[in-house]
Amino acid sequence: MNGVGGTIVETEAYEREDPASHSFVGLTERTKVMFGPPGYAYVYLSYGIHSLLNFVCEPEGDAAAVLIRALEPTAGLETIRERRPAARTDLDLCSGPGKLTEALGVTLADNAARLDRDPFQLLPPEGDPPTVVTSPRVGITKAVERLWRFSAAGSPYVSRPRPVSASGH
DNA sequence: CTCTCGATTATCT
DNA sequence: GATAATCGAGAGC
Repeated sequence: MNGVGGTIVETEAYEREDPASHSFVGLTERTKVMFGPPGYAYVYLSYGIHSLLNFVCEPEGDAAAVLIRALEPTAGLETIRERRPAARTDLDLCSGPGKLTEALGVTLADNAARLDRDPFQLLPPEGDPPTVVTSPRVGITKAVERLWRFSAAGSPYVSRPRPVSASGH
């Protein structure tokens, strides 16, 4: 978006019956976007510091969304590096939900924005990740056991702050 | 109206 | 490895 972008390499799923999802508590001012039609962005502020980007999914009214956790930057690298001075390597530019939004310039102002209009531009995958790995979700305090974290196998851009695992030991 | 917590990250020991 | 930073939403009074 806005000249910067990349390939999504890691996501996490959240739906209404998921205790870890914001939509679990029901329709509220903050989550109403998730209860709306799919194809919209649900952005919210986490820990008062980071904006997290979600894509609202079908069916409408199910309050399901996909959290975009990691991105392989392919466009606007220069801009992204400027926005993320803390990143030591290019791999750190978007290797996390908070980092990703900062890199792309996504803010709360983009909440409820269409994904096929304005600053956003959602494109079909180029070659499609050969393998998708499912693993426990990260950073949540409920329903941690659900394997709803999907990441592209082999991509060095996936986030992996805490996960003890996924690869082994 | 006030208080607590959170789908995180950067920085220090 | 542990901890602080920081603000909006939800729940309680």
